[in-house]
Amino acid sequence: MTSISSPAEDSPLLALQRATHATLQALTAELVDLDLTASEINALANLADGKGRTVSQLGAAAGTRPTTLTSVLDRLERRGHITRGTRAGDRRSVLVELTPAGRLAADTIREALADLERRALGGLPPEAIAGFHTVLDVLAKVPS
Amino acid sequence: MTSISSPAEDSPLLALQRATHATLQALTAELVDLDLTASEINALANLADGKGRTVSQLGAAAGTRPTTLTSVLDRLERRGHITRGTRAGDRRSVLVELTPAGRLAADTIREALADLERRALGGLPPEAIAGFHTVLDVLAKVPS
DNA sequence: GCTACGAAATCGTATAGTCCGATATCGTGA
DNA sequence: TCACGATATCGGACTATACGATTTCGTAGC
Repeated sequence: MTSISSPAEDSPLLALQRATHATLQALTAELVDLDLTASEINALANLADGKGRTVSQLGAAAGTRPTTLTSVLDRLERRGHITRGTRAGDRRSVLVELTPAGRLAADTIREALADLERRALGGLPPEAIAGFHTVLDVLAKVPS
Repeated sequence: MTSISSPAEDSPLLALQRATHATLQALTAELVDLDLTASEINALANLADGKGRTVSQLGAAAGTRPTTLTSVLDRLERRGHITRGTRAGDRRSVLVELTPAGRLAADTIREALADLERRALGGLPPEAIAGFHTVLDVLAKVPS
């Protein structure tokens, strides 16, 4: 089985991108009431545990550079979802935290996420899910 | 145990986005000589089997709308990587095909993809990979 | 204490990605 | 022939992304 040139679509990494796109669209569609972009949703989801994070930490979690986050955080701040404070002990760092309104939105997002996960992955065998996690963890660490 | 608010990062879908981002960056970094963006790489990779595709088909494979692809294909055409022809039997459709130069680039991309996959996934148990595939296929089909 | 160096975030700027609505072209069935 | 749906592009608007430069700050050396 020479694999290449068959259905053209055997590459796991291409499948990865398709899956990401599909789930992202489903999520934003479901959360259309919040009027947030995918990046904003991602940022809020990563803050949903209530712990503050610096811009760099958020960038690492979301996979974007701090430069990119600046404008995203600008909008989230303007709309009252987050605050930017100074971190005790290092006044260079900016501590991004949820406002009460932001926490509400973040909770909605986490719920929609959990919901989508249940619907999509609910019927799958646990071994598959476990393998999925294993591979994702490895992929997230590929050196660039 | 209300689960919510724990390490913030248990969500498979957030992990999915991180993995996508990391692999995408690794890939574009490795292919920097080709001077292509992520979208262009994606389009070429999906054409690498040599079969022509319509814009709609490409969009479905790459997870983008036809509108989005227009400008991507514009650049690829201007740079001699693809041609846009009419499809026999339906002159509304545009048949996107690789030029010889585009085929070369596409082959390079497929190689880099396979390489990255080997390096990242080589040491993992086959069951994990299988589970990964299973879950990806399901996720790619979530209704939006 | 002062100074030099490195780190964190932002700003300015440029380019690409993305999509919505509108339009042009074409196939198809009545 | 004509109305309707499908296919792709265009126009315009906004977001995403990043590189380089800048500002502000912490820290190690002296």
